[in-house]
Amino acid sequence: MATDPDRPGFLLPLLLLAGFRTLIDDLHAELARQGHPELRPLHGFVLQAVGAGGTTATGLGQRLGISKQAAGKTVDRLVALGYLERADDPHDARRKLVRMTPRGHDGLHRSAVVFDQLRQRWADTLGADRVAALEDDLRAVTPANWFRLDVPGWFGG
Amino acid sequence: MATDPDRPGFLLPLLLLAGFRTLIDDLHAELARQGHPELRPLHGFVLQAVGAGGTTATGLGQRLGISKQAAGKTVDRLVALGYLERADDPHDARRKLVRMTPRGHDGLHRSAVVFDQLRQRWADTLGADRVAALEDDLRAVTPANWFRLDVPGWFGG
DNA sequence: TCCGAATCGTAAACCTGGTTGTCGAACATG
DNA sequence: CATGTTCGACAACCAGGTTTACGATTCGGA
Repeated sequence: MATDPDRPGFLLPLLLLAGFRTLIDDLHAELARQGHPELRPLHGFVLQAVGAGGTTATGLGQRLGISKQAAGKTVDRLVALGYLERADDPHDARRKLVRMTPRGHDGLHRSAVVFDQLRQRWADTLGADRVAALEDDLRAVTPANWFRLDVPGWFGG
Repeated sequence: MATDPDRPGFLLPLLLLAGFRTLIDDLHAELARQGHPELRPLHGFVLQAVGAGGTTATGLGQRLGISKQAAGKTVDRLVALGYLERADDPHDARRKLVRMTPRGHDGLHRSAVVFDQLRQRWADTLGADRVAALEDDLRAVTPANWFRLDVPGWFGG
């Protein structure tokens, strides 16, 4: 099968990146409007990964697929911003539990609402079936472990 | 229209990011195999933006949507790696032309080939029509200026 | 023609989000 | 009880971006 010169391969990653950044930028702008101007684009995913039950820096790193040191630094920033808090683990003095503060819960909840609204906006433009197809297709070509689906907590845990 | 709890909105950006990073990681791995191990994921886009005719740091920044300083630093690195070279503009002593070296051309060409192959792989899995639909849909929901389409050189210039 | 304004490249300082290496403290196990 | 592993933290570093500033050069209008 010949390569279509009208659809060079590098368009695909560019469009994926553009779609991602469009969503993130829109989310960011809306969250700033709703009282969370200091919430950086990636912080929502971090809060998502911390989850309602809390976690540790090492566990967070595993869920996000980054080193525990990087996770720890991100936790530092979110603690400074008031979205997370650290607490000692009574059963293991080495561990420090990382939990969301009320402000963290608020930010995460608002993120989820805004993301749903943005997805709805796409569905209004494209049709709900095409958005769903887009999700299904991306899932099909993406390694399953990309989201650490094996780790409970990411989705409807 | 109610929000489908099985398709939370935050899945969409996550899947877009996963798709992007999957493509970039695969490209990167293949380029390393083909003699360009030091080519970082974003460098391909930079070479693409420099184009066959060359450009300047400021022009590059405009095409990439970043500051001229950031563009200049990226050029520094690619010059150090042997992909780009700087030359004086005979008509304007302020400007420094940025051009691809033969190695730069080679890297860019191989990037394009690999991206085409990766797109073909997606088409084998999903069907060519769904890949095309994916591209069309993303184009429809992405601000047109995201790619600096107004600036000649990005596409088939 | 000359002088002020705009442009180009570069530098410095800083931020975010990562990395690797190291290390002490605390746990787990033979 | 000695050894090995795990956890969190610290340091040094890197890539990629920002804003601010500035010297050199070019442009354009009085």
